[in-house]
Amino acid sequence: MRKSGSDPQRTREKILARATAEFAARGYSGARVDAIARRCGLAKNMLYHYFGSKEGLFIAVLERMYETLRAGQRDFAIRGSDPVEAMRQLVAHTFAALAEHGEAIALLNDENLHKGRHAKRSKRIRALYDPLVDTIREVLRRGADQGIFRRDIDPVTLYLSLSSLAYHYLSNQHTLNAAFGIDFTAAARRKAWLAHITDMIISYCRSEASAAVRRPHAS
Amino acid sequence: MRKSGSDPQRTREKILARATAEFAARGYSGARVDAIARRCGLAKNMLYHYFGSKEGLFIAVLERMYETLRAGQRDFAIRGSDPVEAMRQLVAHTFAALAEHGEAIALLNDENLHKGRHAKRSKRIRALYDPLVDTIREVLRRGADQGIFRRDIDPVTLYLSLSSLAYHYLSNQHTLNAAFGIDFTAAARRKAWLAHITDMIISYCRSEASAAVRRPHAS
DNA sequence: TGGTGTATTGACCATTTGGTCAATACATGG
DNA sequence: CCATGTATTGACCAAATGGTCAATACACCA
Repeated sequence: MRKSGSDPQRTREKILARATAEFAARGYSGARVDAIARRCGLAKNMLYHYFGSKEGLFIAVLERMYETLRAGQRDFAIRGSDPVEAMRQLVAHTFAALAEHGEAIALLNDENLHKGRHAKRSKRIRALYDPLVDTIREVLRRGADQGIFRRDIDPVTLYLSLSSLAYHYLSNQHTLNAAFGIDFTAAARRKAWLAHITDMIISYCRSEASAAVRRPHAS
Repeated sequence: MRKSGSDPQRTREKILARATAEFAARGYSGARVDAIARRCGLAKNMLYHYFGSKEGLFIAVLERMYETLRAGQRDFAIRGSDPVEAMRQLVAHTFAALAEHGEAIALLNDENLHKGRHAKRSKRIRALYDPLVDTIREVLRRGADQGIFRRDIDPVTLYLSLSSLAYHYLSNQHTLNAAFGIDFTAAARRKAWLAHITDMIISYCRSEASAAVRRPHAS
C-alpha cells in the first residue's frame, strides 16, 4: 500500500512536529503551508493528504499541544505528601511545563486572538482540566483540615492565580524586557521567579480570610 | 496645500484607530492592508502616504497603544493615602486599563510572538515604566515603615505579580473558558476576580517573610 | 495669477499563498 | 501476478497581498 522506504505514521508525526514549530513561531496567519512542507522535506500535498487544509493541520497541532501540556502536569505526585509540599509541586510543575513548551504558549495566545474558535469546539480540553481541579480541591481540603490553609479558597480561582503567575512571566518575556530592561530569560531569574510565585501562592493559602483585607470599603 | 474637505490630522488619526482595530483583531500577519483602507473609506495609498509600509503603520499603532495604556495608569492617585489603599488602587487601575483596552493585550501578545522586535527598539517604552516602578517602591517603603508590609519586596517583582494576575485573566479568557466552562466575561465574575487578586497582592505584602514558607527544603 | 507642494485616487504589478490535478511508485490481498 | 488502494510528487492555478505609478485636485505663497 505504500512506497518503498515510507512510513506514514512517522510522516504524519513529522508534519505535526514541524507544523507546531511553524505555527508557534509565526502564528496561524503568519505560518506558511509551503514553509511547513519545506521544513518537512515533503511535497506540500502531503499536508493536505493527511490534514485536509491549513486549518485542519492547525487543529491537529492544537490538540496535540493540549495533550502534551496535560502530560506535563499529570504526573504531579501529590498523594500522601503534605498540602504545602503538594502546592509547591503544583506550582513548580505548571511553571516547568510552560517553560519547556514555549510553543504551547504561542499557540494558546493565537487561539485567544481568535476568541478560542477551535478550543471551544473540542470537548477533550474540558475533560483534561477537570481532574486537575479535583486534585487541587483535595489538596486545599487537606490543608484546611490541618488548619494551615484558609477554608474559603476556590480551586479554580487558585489554579487561575498560579497559572497567571507562571504563564505571564513566560509569555510576555520580551515586552517585559522592553519595559524594565531586565533579561527574564536568565536561568537564575527564572528560578527566582518560581520561588517568588511559590511563596505568593502558599502565602495566600495560609493567609487569614480577613474581611478587612478583602473588602475594606465594601463593594 | 490640501484638498477641499480634507483634514490630514484627522485622516491620520482615523487610519491609526482603524489599523489598531484590525491589527488587534487579526494580529500583524492576519491584518490586511486593504481591509484597513476599506475600514477607513480611503484608498490604500493613504496608508503608505502616512506610514510608509505595513510595518511602519504597525509600529505607529504600537507606540500609540503604549501611550494609551500609560495614560490609564498615570492618574493613579496614591499620594497621601495609606499604603494598603494605594496598593488596592494600583491593582484596580491596572486591571481596568487592561480590561478597557483589549486591543493592547492583543498587540502585546503579537509583539511577544515576534520576540518584541519593535518594542525593544523603542526607547520610550522604558521611560514609561520607570516612574511606575518608582511609585511602587515608594508605596512599599511607606508600608514597611508603618510596619504593615514586609520589607523584602522588590517593586518590579510586585508589579510583575499584579500585572500577571490582571493580564492573564483577560488575555486568556477564551481558552480558559474552554478549559473550565466558565464565562469569564461576565461583569460579576470580573469584579470577583479583581477582588481576589487585590486580596492576594495585599495579603502578600502583609505576609511575614518567613523562610519556612519561601524555601522549606532549601534550593 | 500662476507655481508649488500636499492630499488623495484609480489602475496596475510581481509575488506569494492556500489549494488542486493528474500521474507515479509500490506493497499487499485475492 | 494482477488489481487495488495508499503514499508521494511536480506542475499548475486563481485569488489575495503588499506595494507602486502617474495623475488629479486644491490650498497657499510669491
